[in-house]
Amino acid sequence: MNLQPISRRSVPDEVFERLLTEMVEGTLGPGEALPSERKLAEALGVSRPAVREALQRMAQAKLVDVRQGESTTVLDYRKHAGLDLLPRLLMPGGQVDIGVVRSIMEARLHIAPKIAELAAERSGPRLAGDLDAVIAALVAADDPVRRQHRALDFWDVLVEGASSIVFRLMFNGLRAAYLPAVDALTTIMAAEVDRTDAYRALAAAVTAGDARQARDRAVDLLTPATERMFTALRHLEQS
Amino acid sequence: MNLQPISRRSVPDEVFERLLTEMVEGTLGPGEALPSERKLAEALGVSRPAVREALQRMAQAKLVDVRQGESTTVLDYRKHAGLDLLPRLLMPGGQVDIGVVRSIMEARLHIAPKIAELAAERSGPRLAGDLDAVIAALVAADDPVRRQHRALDFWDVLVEGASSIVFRLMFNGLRAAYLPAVDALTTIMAAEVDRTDAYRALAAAVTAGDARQARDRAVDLLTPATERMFTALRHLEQS
DNA sequence: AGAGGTCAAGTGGTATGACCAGTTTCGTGG
DNA sequence: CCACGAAACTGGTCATACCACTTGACCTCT
Repeated sequence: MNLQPISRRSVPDEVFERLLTEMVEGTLGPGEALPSERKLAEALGVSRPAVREALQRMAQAKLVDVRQGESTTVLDYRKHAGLDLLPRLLMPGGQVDIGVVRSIMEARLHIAPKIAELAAERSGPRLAGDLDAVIAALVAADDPVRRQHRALDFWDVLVEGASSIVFRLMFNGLRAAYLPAVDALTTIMAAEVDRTDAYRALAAAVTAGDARQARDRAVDLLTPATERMFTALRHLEQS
Repeated sequence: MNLQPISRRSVPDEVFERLLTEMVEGTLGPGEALPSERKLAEALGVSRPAVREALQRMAQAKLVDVRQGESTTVLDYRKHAGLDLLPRLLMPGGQVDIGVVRSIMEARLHIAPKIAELAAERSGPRLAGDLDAVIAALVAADDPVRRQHRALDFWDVLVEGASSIVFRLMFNGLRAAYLPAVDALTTIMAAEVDRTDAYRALAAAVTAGDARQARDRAVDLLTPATERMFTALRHLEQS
């Protein structure tokens, strides 16, 4: 006996998902006008407050533009939406999107070393305790999935040490996108999270306050799995 | 006659803002339990659907955790929220937050060159027309505020050319945070958007497909205003 | 005393229907 | 022909009732 990931999606969730799916698939194009709340409610067999809640959430995510008096129109999510849309794009229906994975990996490889650098500059030795603890948890984790979560905790400490609200929020968004896909990517990412020595080396550089070394060691830590992921994606694309 | 900055904020907007303000100010700490929807509605003098809509939007932004049967609890926005929170943090009540500005500028300086690099690699000459058009609009703009908007359009083209959904969504989020503050930052940013030659040089490198040169010229374009902003912020901090 | 079940109270989830407030449309009267 | 305004949309708000879930107190049986 193991899991109950539940799934009790609420009615507004369902409506939100349904509309978003049509937008991502192109059935609903940018500029297109949505049916009125009343018509949508009737068509979907739900109450008006339910579709309203979904539409308001879509408006907050910059997916639609809703103005009183006029009809609600679809926006181009690629032009306006924020990182919070990423999880929905990464796994549209259980299957991971190759282009999105590549994009995440390359963004990660570019941003994470900067975070390590900033953490070394601005916090350095203050992070020693937290880093030790999180690395201990990492080596203690017995299966690759858990190790991935502990690795995320490791980066969480560095992000905190970087003292940059923007990188913090970016990290939150990327992590939220990544978490649902952990299982699907675990095979390849094992090549990274198993390198506990690389984590220790990076932590040492950060704790010592050596920004340049921290950056280099972060690159060293992230590169192998990133490269492996890229080649795997290339193979997938050809088939 | 010029303005109608509107302000017709809806009731749920008002509730959302109110709760968020208390969270950012610390009146509402992480882990704390919110009053029930009914009590909140009565206390704020609005209907329950209104507070409900606000709470659902806060839940989507990872600001609160709402579970049926239990009371809604406040999350640590620094740990969970995404980039979409940035605009609210940047200008809490009309005044820009210094730390947030610095964070945005340093993130920009780190990410934008990578975008230029990717655009050069992946799109190169295909961007020639769009870049010419947007630079023409930039030099034609007569006041600094308009020039800032045209500069954002310039980067929009590069981001599109970078063909990376993650950088695209990041850019959208940063732009959304930046836009409300354009007026406040226009004096310093003029040092950047007035350098039309630097834009042209960057565009030429990108169009030529020279990734390294594109990166360097992006750094060259962004650095002066960034440095100026940093020193200005330091002075502000001391007073 | 402890383990198990039951039930009441409180929470969020959903639905209905009414009315308010803007926009657009189109017919009517100038 | 034009200007005006009523009507018919649209989303915005509210009140109310009921459903679904969680918790915890209480009660029962062992």
